[in-house]
Amino acid sequence: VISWTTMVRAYSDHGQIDEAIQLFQHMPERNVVSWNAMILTFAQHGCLKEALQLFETMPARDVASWNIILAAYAEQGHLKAARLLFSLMPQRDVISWTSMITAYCKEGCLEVALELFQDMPNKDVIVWTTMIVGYALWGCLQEALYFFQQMPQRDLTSWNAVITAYAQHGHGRAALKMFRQMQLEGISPDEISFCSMLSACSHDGLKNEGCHFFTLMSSNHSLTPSLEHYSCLIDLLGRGGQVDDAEALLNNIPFDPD
RNA sequence: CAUUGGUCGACGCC
Repeated sequence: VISWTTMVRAYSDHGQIDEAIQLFQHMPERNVVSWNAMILTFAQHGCLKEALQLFETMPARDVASWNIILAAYAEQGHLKAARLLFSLMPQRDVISWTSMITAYCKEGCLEVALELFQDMPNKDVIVWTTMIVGYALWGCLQEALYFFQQMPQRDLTSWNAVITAYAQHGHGRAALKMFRQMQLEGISPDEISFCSMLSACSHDGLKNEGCHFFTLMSSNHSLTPSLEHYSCLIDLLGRGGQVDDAEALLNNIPFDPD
């Protein structure tokens, strides 16, 4: 049953929803995980009705089943329905709370998100990061930073979230500071961190720093610059008047540029 | 190591 369920997800991940359905219908036995996988498949392809129908007809539901259907409604902007599911579910775990909070954040209902956050038991690093991102999304950098400072521990994703928040709002210098601080606290940047740093430099016209980061990522962190990194740097160089260098870099991309 | 929650670019157009 595990293999069959894996196959259902594999087809789903490759956009082969019909094959996923066929497989699900023909698998010799199903357990709650298989049902959940199928519900998720429908949800990810925008088939909310089918997802809900499966959810209602499945023989037994666990908290993951509820979470999947809740997130499906939440992500499509059906906040009321999501909230109803949230209140109806027999028990809620951190995932249920976080999905609900994420939904309110994305819709700009920060007060409601905050209320839920305050009521939430057992807050983990993920929901703290969700709050950072949610507030930053609506330009509330101050509050976002407050969550960042208050959270009991920070991981790479939380650091990336604040760095990105600064980068996206044109605070290149602040992003740079965070980037350094992150490493002082023993966390190594990944491709996403560098992406944000390059974009921060790009927005602030920090040409030298941008080149520096681009070099640094392969030389000191064994990371391979992707198309995104190249695009940022090319843009930065081009806008900085170094059109020839930008073009040279473009011609040096070791894979097919878009 | 079967299913559910948090972070990522640029440009152009509207």
